[in-house]
Amino acid sequence: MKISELSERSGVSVASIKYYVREGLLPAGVTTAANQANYDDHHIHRLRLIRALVHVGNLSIASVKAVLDTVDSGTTSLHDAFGAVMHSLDEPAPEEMEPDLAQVLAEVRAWIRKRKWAVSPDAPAIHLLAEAMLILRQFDFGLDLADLDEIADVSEQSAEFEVGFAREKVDRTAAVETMLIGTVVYGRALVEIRRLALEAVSARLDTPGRARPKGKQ
Amino acid sequence: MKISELSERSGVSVASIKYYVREGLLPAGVTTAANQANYDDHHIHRLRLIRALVHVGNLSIASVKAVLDTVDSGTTSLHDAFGAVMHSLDEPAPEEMEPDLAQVLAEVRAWIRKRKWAVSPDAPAIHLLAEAMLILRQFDFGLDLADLDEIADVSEQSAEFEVGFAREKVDRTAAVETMLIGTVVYGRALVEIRRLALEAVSARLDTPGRARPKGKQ
DNA sequence: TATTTGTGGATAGTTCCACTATCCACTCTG
DNA sequence: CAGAGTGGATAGTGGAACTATCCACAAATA
Repeated sequence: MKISELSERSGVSVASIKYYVREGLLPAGVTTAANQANYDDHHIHRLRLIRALVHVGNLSIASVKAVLDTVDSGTTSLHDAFGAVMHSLDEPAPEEMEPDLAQVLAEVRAWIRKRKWAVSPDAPAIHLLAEAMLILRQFDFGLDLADLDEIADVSEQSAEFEVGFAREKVDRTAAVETMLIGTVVYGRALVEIRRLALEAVSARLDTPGRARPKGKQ
Repeated sequence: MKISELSERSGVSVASIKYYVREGLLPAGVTTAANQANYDDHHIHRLRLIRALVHVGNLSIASVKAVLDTVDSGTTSLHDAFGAVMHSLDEPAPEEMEPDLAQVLAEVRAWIRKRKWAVSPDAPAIHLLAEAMLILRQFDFGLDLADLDEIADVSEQSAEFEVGFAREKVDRTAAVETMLIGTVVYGRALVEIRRLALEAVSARLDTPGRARPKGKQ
């Protein structure tokens, strides 16, 4: 398949494809002559993945490159690959930090320990969670980490299903890729469902006794 | 308080504060002379909100402006204000769309109807959810909307709590603001918890029988 | 065979965004 | 009264994600 066909079938402009190749996100086609190369379904698949990460996951090109490098490198254990992918999704946290944040960070770490969650100590998610918690406190959300246990239980259950689903895949690359788009795209779907729920509940509480008498269903 | 003090106390540079004022995100101080103005705690609060939306919520300055304009405008019902805020968080969807997406979009709308969720038909979340679902299908996640009902139930419950919490606030601005940072910042916290759960579960499944005696494989 | 169209690779340009820096006439502080 | 700080205006910066142009050449079409 020529580059123009790849462009048409993937919906990505030729210029952008060339750009992705340049940046190392997409492997070059197999060159058959000085100015001729062949692309295949592999490239379409990869382009789909790139677009999903960039446009649904809001990842930067640099992050996508980091993530894809991790996917492609045959890291020893499947879990190491998952972990590496997770960590590539966000920039590592800066060294210096306010004392307030340091305090919340310590609480988050303790909470994770208490839950017996074996996560890498430098997972970006830890810092990002601490930052979010700090802001919530500044805005008087009386919310401590114990309140999150219920949510964590639910997350854990669904994660169990999700990780299991990914591990069923035949080869390691497919498994890691599944985990990746699960994290990013399925995660996005969950966020949007939450927003819809918020709007729906807000509507219901504003017009009481209309759509639903009380309770459920 | 002078602008330099506002800068120090908020951790935002003087230049950035001026920029936010210019862009209409932050009200100007009360001018006491040609080149003198007073700022107060209100400004600190607003700056905190702006930083949270920009750096935790990844909103653009333009989106933040739209959201804050909505917060400040005394829209009639509380729910209308919530809705407007929700819709300001994302750009409206483009007109044209692929047939595949249109199909999924219709399914999503039907699902929302079936759940009796009263959401505005042009809520950006609907489109974003449809886009995410489409990509999940392209990557062979055998996932139809019925599978999401359980998650939607959980979301609904937690939304009930959250909306209730916001509506308890004394004045309308505080209520809308609470809803806003709940959506953005608390939402972010949930995402990070999910990521931690994924990593933890992946670790557990890779070292069976170590942390927990559940013993698969 | 001749001509148009498309190609891969390189390089330069564009647009947008979130700031940042500079300037100025002025005023508050020491 | 000197020097630092101020509000307001305007211009500049650096990064990101493309986009456009150029070239010698190959492929498809006439």
